[in-house]
Amino acid sequence: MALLDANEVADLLEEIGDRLELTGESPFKVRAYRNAADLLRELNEPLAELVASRRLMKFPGIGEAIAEKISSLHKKGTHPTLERLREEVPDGLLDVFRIPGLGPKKVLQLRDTLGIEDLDALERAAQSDKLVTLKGFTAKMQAKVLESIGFVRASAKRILLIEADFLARERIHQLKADPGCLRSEVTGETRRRCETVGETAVLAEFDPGAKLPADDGRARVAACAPGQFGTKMLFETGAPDFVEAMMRHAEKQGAKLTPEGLTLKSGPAETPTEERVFMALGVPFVPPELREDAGALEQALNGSLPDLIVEKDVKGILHSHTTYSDGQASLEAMCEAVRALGLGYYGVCDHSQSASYAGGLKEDKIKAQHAEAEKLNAAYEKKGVAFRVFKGIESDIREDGSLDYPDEVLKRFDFVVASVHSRFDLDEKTQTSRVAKAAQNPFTTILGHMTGRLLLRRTGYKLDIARVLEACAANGVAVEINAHPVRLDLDWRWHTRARELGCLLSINPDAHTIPELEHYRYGVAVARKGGVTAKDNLTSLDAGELAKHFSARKART
DNA sequence: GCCGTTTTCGGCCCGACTGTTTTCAGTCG
Repeated sequence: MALLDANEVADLLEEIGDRLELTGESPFKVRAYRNAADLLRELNEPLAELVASRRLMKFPGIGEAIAEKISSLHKKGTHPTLERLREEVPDGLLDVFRIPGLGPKKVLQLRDTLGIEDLDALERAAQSDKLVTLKGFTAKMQAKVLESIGFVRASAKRILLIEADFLARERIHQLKADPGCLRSEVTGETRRRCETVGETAVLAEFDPGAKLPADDGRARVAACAPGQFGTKMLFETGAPDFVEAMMRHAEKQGAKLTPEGLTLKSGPAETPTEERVFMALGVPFVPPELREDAGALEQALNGSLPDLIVEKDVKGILHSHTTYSDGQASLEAMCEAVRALGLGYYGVCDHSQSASYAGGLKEDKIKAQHAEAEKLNAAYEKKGVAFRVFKGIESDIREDGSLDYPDEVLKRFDFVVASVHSRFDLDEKTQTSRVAKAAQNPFTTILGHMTGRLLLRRTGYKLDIARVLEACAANGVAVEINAHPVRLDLDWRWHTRARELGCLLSINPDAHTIPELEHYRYGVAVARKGGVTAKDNLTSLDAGELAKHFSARKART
């Protein structure tokens, strides 16, 4: 058994936590496992070293029991406690637990009274009106459960892009050590940067006669012979509609495009790379992110492919949290981490006062944070460091659409990200008016994670997105592309519409830790899918241009 | 399960919302 890394161990700790909760264990014990899992994910040194040097217990939140479990999970891939819990708590019950509105108590109640241990049983019970017979269940909840089952079922078959990246990287790492493997690259939805991935896949070119690697059950390896890499890459990357369009285009030219190779009228073409396939067919290279359907090929052929944003176009970080609210690193540490990424500014953006669960900022903390920000700016200037801290806030949008502070407090910020964190259950019309009203507020600079979706966990609230985009455009409010891998919200399918309406977008990581700052790259990935160019993105402005943008916005208030 | 001590137990983030709850438990962010 290969040694498990920190992320894999974190997943297993999470699993222990979930299963423990479904045995009715103390919520605090459950939280201890989840906290330990979170901590492992933010580690910035290899887990192997921590285990070897027995330093795990140095971390707050990891005691003797969890340290022992981490060691065992790391070395053996399992632990007796996990094995016992897997016997005790059926997998199906974990699926039931994922239905929004069903917490541990209700899941156990369903099992104990109706014998429900999986989604199928839950669906049957809901369809035959059994849930409403239970204490604490209503017709409304039953309907909501039925509505969610399909979403949870579909989610179970997919993983987040960031997880697929991890699996693919690991597989490629293994393949590099394989002497028969000449080269390997990620393909499929992962290469197209889809926000969730059904199948993680890698293409590997092997020496003829080389022994092919065994399946690891996590990332599929497609093997090809030398010379086929270019065409095989195209077919493995998909999407099917795009590939079909390419085949038809080839046919029109009297050529034949198959996974095994490209044959032109003049004979077989050498296609060692995908670029050569495009070239041989006279098609400008289509970035994988755009290959969702035939439309991208049309754009390529008529020369209208967008000049997609790249990671280097992002010049700084806006919307990210610190220890002033629910972030894990201090303001200064975040600034230094952003500088280390080669970026030019940090727009601190902690939660506002209503977000008490997240330690939202009361006025005294705002003052303290602003004093520290100004001190940092003065110190950077004195040292001749080209770096700037902007004073922002992530203001809750209250139920009536107003922001979370009076105007005289709001005007002290350089910028305001307005986001919904409560009352997800409003009907579409009410929710739309609420969010649109926030967009009309002259203090709002950016509209944060517009739909509130959490990928594979929760659909967004009901919202007329087009109407909200119109409100943003009319008021010069930038629309966030929240780059957190679990959000990626606004969805890339709306980016074109947003740009057509005249909205500026803003790629923001919403980081709560130092490693999460780099999530802005996921924002760039989906922005590319959405056809976004550098000039469409607020954070492509440098610090000076951004300061001007903020001043211009504030002049409206 | 972790932690801190006024140290070996008792608290652990907390406020809002929902429902059938007539005073609170469950869920969520």
